[in-house]
Amino acid sequence: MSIEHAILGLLSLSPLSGYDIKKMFEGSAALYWSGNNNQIYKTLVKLHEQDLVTRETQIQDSSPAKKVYSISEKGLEELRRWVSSAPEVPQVRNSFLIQLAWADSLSADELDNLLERYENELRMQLSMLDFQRQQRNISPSGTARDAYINVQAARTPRETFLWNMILENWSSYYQAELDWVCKLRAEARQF
Amino acid sequence: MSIEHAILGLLSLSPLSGYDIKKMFEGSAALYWSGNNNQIYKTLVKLHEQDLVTRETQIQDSSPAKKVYSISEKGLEELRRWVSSAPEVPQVRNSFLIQLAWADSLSADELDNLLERYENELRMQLSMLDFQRQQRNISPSGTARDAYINVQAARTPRETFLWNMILENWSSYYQAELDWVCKLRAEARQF
DNA sequence: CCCATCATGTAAGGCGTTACATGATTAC
DNA sequence: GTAATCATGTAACGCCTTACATGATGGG
Repeated sequence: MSIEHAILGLLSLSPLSGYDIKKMFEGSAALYWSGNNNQIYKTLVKLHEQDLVTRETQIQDSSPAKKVYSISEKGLEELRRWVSSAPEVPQVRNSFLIQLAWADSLSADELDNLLERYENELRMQLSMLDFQRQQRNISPSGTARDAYINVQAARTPRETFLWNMILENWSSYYQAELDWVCKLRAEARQF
Repeated sequence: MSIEHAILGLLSLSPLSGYDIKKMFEGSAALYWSGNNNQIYKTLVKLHEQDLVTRETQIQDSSPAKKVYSISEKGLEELRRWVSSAPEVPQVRNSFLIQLAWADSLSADELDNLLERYENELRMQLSMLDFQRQQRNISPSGTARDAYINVQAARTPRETFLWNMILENWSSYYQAELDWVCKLRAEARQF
């Protein structure tokens, strides 16, 4: 559930600053938090207090000083513990389905318009996901920023496999949703 | 997004008390809020203040008095407006995928065990959903409590169709997730 | 000159959950 | 007598978001 473990996971690949982590959250659909400062910086302070991470301040010329966090041995243990803890079922919040439940008050044209807009939204999400996916497979690996995002940065063949399956899970979800709405649209014309 | 519109939708079918609404939230996966008192009673007060609903206190013998809310003309307008407003893409919060991203630290057996537990969770969700589905199609319609939940309470053929498509959306999601994890489990054994 | 990027943080507020509080009736 | 159901509400807290605040550098 918690953002702590997501951050510990990122830090298990390489040391990162709060700013780095923020960028990663923003760029990844799987890390579903919005990449807001408040939670990230507070969580880092909390993790540091619990000795799950270590902190080092790096002074740079020509850009502001940054605090670089690394995962500690204790942090790695906590991450391992969490990874094998009981999985939860996904929480899906699909407000569109609630909209649709009361959509019988719309005319045929209005309903089709609503379905079309949902279809377009889904297509946009899918193409964004494909774009991210390509970037990950092409871009030269290495920098801290790419850590989570780049499949080629995986440390073992099994990790590559797992990361690809995660990406597949996302795109197949959007694809299934798209198929569903297309079918719905086609059949709704009969009424 | 908001719980206000979900409640307005329920009230568009029939007048309901806060308690009725609470039960409906608890029994429905589509209404993804947890059916907690705090939000429901506060939202009803808010809706009443905005004249989107009317309130009537019914004194009953052999059970406590209840406040029955009905949707107003203004409420119906607001519901119609919201129903045709821009749809949002679903928000999926799948913490299991984040767990899996760092699961390469587990042994083959531990990983398989984790996947198995996720598979079992999904199977349980699916059978709960099927159970609800059967109840809806069999149970005699009519009472306020069944309003949202009972497909047979739909007012038009098109509404029946929409409600069935909503149910199909949910079960096909869990089914796809189950297929995915089975495939993952089979292929993970190669490592 | 203005805007984007790098970099860290705070403030305010809404959303959502669990737990608490009360009190009557009905079923086992 | 103990638990569940009906029925309404409050308190405390955590999660999460938007917006605000600061300040340097580099590009168009």
